[in-house]
Amino acid sequence: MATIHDVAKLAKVSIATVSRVLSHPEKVSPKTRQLVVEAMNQLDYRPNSMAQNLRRLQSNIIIALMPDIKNPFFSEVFRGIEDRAREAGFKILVGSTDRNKEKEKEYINLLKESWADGVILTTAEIDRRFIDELAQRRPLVLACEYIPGSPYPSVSIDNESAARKITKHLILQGHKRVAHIAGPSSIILSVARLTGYLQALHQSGLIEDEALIQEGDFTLQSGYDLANKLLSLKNPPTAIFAANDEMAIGAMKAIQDKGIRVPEDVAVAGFDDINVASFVTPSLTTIRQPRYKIGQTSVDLLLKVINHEPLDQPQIVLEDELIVRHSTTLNPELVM
Amino acid sequence: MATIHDVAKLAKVSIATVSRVLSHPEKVSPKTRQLVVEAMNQLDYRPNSMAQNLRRLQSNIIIALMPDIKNPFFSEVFRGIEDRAREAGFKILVGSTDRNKEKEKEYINLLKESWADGVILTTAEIDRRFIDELAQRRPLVLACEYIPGSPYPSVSIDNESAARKITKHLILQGHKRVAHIAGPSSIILSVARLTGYLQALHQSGLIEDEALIQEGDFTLQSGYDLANKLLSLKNPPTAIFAANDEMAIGAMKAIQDKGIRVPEDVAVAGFDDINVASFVTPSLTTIRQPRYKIGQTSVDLLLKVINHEPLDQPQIVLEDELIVRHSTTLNPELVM
DNA sequence: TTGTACGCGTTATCAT
DNA sequence: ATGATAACGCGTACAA
Repeated sequence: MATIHDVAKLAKVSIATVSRVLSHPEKVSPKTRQLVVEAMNQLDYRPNSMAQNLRRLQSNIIIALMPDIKNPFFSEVFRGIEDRAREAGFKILVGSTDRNKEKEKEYINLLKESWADGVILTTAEIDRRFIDELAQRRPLVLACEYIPGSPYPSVSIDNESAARKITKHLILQGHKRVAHIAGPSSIILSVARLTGYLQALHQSGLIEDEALIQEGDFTLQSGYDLANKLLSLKNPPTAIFAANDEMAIGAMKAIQDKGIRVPEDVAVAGFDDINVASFVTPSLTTIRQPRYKIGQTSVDLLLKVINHEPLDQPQIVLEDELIVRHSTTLNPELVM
Repeated sequence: MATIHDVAKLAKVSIATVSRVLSHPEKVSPKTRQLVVEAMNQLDYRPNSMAQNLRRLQSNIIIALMPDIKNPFFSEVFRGIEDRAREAGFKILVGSTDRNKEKEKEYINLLKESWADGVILTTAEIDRRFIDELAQRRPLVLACEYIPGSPYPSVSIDNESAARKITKHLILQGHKRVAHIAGPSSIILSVARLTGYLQALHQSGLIEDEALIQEGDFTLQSGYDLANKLLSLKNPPTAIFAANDEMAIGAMKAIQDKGIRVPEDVAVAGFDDINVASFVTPSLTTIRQPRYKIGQTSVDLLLKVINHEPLDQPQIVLEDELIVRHSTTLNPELVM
């Protein structure tokens, strides 16, 4: 691998000149510049980034932490992060934390080792110590989640109002007993969606029923299991709103396995609009989040913080959209 | 951020001793070691990894290249890669190439900049120039794909025999007209699966029908579109084998949208056994690949190459499994 | 415009 | 057992 010295020797100039050709070409006379460029090409020279990093004391790496990249929701957010970061000359290191304290600690250590220039966190727990510890060391941006009263920049939708919106859609279809399969209560956005659900009930004059609220873990299996639990209630729900699409798909499966029809007997709604949502049968009513854009925007925000640019709007809220499909209605006029 | 000098000063030793405490503790007397450790703790010192990298001329980074991490198949392979790499003290840089020449080139450049110690490639095109260019610079391992006659270490299943197996399963259910929705013909494993499909037909005395073979791109939508095309044939198939689960799910959707029943009228089989495969209705018959293990194993292999250890078996073939579910049969005895 | 020389924070060699 | 010092490859202040 050719170094800057090899290029300098071949072009018969000093290493300083070679370096300048790359960083400040205008400070080098066209003639020598030409010479140097030729030498670079001849040797296929690339500056060693490890040396650049050390010298500049920055790595051009962003760490993207998420609970699990296998989750299709996160993986699309991640693509937004990845693509925008690459455009800006940054590399992305992914970390799946599995919401595991040990692993989280490893990533904090990475920051202590000056490993990255910033962090994007795509989920947040009620327990904010982890976030605080990260933010204390490097610029941090929250994607997907907004923590009320928190100082950290964030990009998200309004989970509460979106949940309210989709719950009201179910109520408008005539449902009086609407169940909710929530996400883990330790996660902030789970709480926001649950809150939105409850608000919709109250605003519609319905009373909540403890038995109709179950806490899942965002997996297909938990949706399946909890729907079964709901269906075996003596007074089962006629509609189920799951806090994400995977739990909703699991719930639909449980319902159909029992020979019950969706949406005629039980309506099902999800959240996120993952790709497969429109390809299950019946297709799934859900809230569409601009996942890719959330990822992109969080990188934009983070880069501003890294470059000490002022943020005119630290907490960005993007638009969501209610997507009505066949899992909640047979009325073709409602379905997009 | 404290440096080695700060620690040395506080512990009243030289930086060499501090460094030794970390790398070769046995060469330092217990007494001074104790002193140094205390100073480290007091300053919360971590060696700067950029400096370590430069000095050691290695980055402890592995690049994992895949067409698109959004694909649930790759994302689980990726988790295997990520977890095993972390155990070994390596970090993972993900690159989604989208099979785009421009992006591929960027990653080659990363290697030229000494950015990574090795590369794991999770898909391979018939055009081997990209692979060759990568392998020329850094140790490379292929995950998911085996290139016949290639010198590169790889971890995969036997795609050909697996495709043969699942096609035969369909034929055993009495189907005479079995269609295949293939993956892009430029991808090696698509060809392998197509070959297996054809072999099964021939071995069963069935003749192939050009019209029953359609080329998709592994997306839900392409499965949907191509199934529609197959169904509108004057002599439509009674079974469809798609080269991955997503196309199979898209195909099922197309069939069901037409009011046709799966599996009674048309049977559908996929490939990969992604999570959602058992949660669609009817549940999807497919080939289970040990995705997570493929990822792990590819890291093991790569680390051996990086450390110049001999490989007793450069091309590793893992076991796959036929998972029969309700999309191909109503016989409860067959379904696991 | 170009070159010299120092420093970024480590690790490792060679003395002591 | 410990310390001084030379790299690792690059960027830049300063000198020429």
